Amino acid sequence: MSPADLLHRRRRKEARPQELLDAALELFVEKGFAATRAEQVAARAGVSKGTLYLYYPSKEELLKAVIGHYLSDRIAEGAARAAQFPGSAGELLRGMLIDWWTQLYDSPASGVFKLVITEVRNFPEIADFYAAQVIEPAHRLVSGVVRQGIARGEFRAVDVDSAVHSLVLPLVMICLHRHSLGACRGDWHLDGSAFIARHVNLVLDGLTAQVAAPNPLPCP
Amino acid sequence: MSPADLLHRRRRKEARPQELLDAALELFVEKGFAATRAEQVAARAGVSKGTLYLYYPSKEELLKAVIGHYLSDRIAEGAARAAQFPGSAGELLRGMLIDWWTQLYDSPASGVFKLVITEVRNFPEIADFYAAQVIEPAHRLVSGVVRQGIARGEFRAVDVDSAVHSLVLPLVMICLHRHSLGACRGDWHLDGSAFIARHVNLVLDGLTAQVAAPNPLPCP
Amino acid sequence: MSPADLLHRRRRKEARPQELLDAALELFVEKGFAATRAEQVAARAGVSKGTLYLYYPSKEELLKAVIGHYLSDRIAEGAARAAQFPGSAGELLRGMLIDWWTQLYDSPASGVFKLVITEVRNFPEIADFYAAQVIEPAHRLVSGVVRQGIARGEFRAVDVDSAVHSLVLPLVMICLHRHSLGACRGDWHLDGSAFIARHVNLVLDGLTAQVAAPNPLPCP
Amino acid sequence: MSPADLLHRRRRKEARPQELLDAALELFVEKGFAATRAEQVAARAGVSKGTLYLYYPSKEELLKAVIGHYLSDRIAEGAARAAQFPGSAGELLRGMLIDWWTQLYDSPASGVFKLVITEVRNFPEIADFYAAQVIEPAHRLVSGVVRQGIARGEFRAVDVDSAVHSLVLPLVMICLHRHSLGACRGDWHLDGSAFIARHVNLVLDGLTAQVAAPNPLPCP
DNA sequence: CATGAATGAGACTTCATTCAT
DNA sequence: AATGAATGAAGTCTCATTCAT
Repeated sequence: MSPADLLHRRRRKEARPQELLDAALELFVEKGFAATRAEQVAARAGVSKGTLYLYYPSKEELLKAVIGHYLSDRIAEGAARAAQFPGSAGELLRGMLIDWWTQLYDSPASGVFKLVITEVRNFPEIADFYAAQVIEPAHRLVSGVVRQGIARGEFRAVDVDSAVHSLVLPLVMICLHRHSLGACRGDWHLDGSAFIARHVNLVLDGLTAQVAAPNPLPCP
Repeated sequence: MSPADLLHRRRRKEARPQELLDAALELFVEKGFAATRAEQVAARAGVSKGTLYLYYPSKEELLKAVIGHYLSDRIAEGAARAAQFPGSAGELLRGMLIDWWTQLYDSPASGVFKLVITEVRNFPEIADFYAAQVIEPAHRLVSGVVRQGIARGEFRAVDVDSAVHSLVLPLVMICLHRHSLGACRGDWHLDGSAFIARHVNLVLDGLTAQVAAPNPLPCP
Repeated sequence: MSPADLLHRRRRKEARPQELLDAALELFVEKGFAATRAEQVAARAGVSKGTLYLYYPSKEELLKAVIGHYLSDRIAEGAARAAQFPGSAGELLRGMLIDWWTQLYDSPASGVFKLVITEVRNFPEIADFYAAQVIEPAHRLVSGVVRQGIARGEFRAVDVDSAVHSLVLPLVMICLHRHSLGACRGDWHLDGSAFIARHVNLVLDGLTAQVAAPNPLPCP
Repeated sequence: MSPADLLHRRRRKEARPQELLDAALELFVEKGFAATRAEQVAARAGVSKGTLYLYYPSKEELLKAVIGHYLSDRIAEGAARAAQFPGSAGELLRGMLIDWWTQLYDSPASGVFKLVITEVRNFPEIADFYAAQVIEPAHRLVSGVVRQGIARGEFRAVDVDSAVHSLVLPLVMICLHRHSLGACRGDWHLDGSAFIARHVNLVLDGLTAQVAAPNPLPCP
């Protein structure tokens, strides 16, 4: 083994957990947890089967590590970013949502949504974790801004939870799509980044709208 | 085996495929295809392992039958129903989407979305089938109405495909949710039927809106 | 069901056991006992799976019936025919062997040899039966004639058992061949009937031979 | 698992394929391919079920490996040995056949004949392989010598192919016998090694013979 | 008698996990 | 720390046999 290799090996030792998580994310998202073989994960990370078990005690623990890992950072980062945005509720939402989701959509982490959707019923602990670490904070964040917009008269007095879902669910959905049908067939009529912006704008328009009478009466 | 069971043998012969499909849908949606054992499907349908293979030659064929079966009917039915709705594009969309999705959401067939999202990358034939039989017709149907609304001046001149996705993706997403997180934890802040109506209305408002000036001037 | 069919059915009822045996022989010889499915046998005999079990209580009993059936007749017939042949031991053997084996070689019964060779170790009862009903009588018959030929000075004083094997084993072997390699590839350089005659003549020549000196001296 | 066994792990790694082939040959010959369970083969080789599949991807591939393995060597070796024999065609054949077949008859490899006869119709690829690797070379070898003997006037002008079969088929047949009936019952009147020599001599006598007139006239 | 739906033991094969090296 | 040979539980699928019709 050449000195370069040894150096390489040393350098990579600390990177191993991350490399394994990356490999696992890709494969779990692509094939599902049950249909992914532990050896495949190891191989994609460039190590042997045995090494995987040095870092994670079982395939199931690896799954939980994957889900935990790719979410924790992003959420905090998202919340932090939100705090910095100035302006109206509409501007704030536009800024928050479009940036954050565009980045997420373009990163492998977007696969975590598919992973959670797919595996949560087989591993209920994931549910609690995901609800507490992802959904609750994110929902609190967005609904807070919507509520504020309503309080300020910027938005109509809609049902807040529904409005949040209207805003966010399509963004989750295109992440799922990217890793399922979108990965099989040329991404037929769905341009993720463009859609994110258009969608947020469309819903914000709905929230903001003074519903126009079909035949508006002229001011007397 | 009880005498009553035996009496039913003939009568149940024709019902078997449907019973097996129902059992398979439930289990595949709940646990995923790979994590569902063929014997479980048989047991839930009330037959033995061997009987399953009398009707479907392999677990994979069973999966394809499940996906094919629960989609074909609904789509045609949805299109037919759409043709009957009178009135404006907005009324038409409200009528089409709210009814159809509320029914689907409340039926086990809503699980097919999870199944497709989950398994399509492992069984690419599903992709072609699903795209051709479900997505294309449904998208054509909805986008036709939206385009018509724009042509009539009822809707603003938005990007049609994006608008359709804004309308439909959340409805798909709550079907997924119902069979993943929603099935684990008490359906925390998401009432499906209520959301469907509110969401469609919100987006239609966004489509219809005369964008109001942030600070409207009083009539002089 | 038409009257003709009913008549047909009646007429075939007595033929069933034979038809089942024929079908079973073909299939057992072709695929081997373990690799032949009971249903295939039934299908080839033109009856249903259940009917097979009306005539034979198990697949194994069917095998024994097949082996027993195709041997009993032929052997007796062969012995009877031998008794009629006149002439020298050489003529007798030629007559007996060539006729009998040519007929056997051309009939499906030739497959029984393959069947016995193949299955005897899994069903040892077959061994006793086959040894007693086939090998012993046949060997007795042929070795009797050879011994007689030696006694008369017609044959050299060779080892009788070996000579019998030299005469008979190739004939058995081409029956095996016919149902194994010979059935896969165009019967490459082996014409059964021609070989039988040539072989018997060649061995009889060996038995008869006055071993000639390589360079025979002329009579002085 | 005993410590001693563990010590052998590495050492046995390279021996595994051969051990598995040996076990498989024995069992396939004894019970037939279809009636042999993969686990039995593994057990006889002293490993677990899973280990078998580490070396051979399926039971069928194992069969092909068995057939390929035990034949390739012997044939080449036989041909090589033949080239060294001096003397007349008769001497050459006697030397070639008796030695080679006696050795083969006494080794487990003799079972391959039964295996091929038995399984060739279920796995037609075996036919091509066996014909090309075994039958063709062997037949070419023997028929070449016979033809040479005829050309030299040492043998009579018989049909060469038939003569080769008369020489060789009984030798194949006693190999089959050894692994079927001969394995069930005390080797009733058939001593392999003795027979091989006697048979070759008898047929060579037939080939060499100046056919004596039935009633030879005395030299005056 | 004849049928064929149903059964379930059993075979092949996979793969998560272990552990000597 | 890293490897990969080995294991055996578990899953898919087959098929001999039964039995109500």
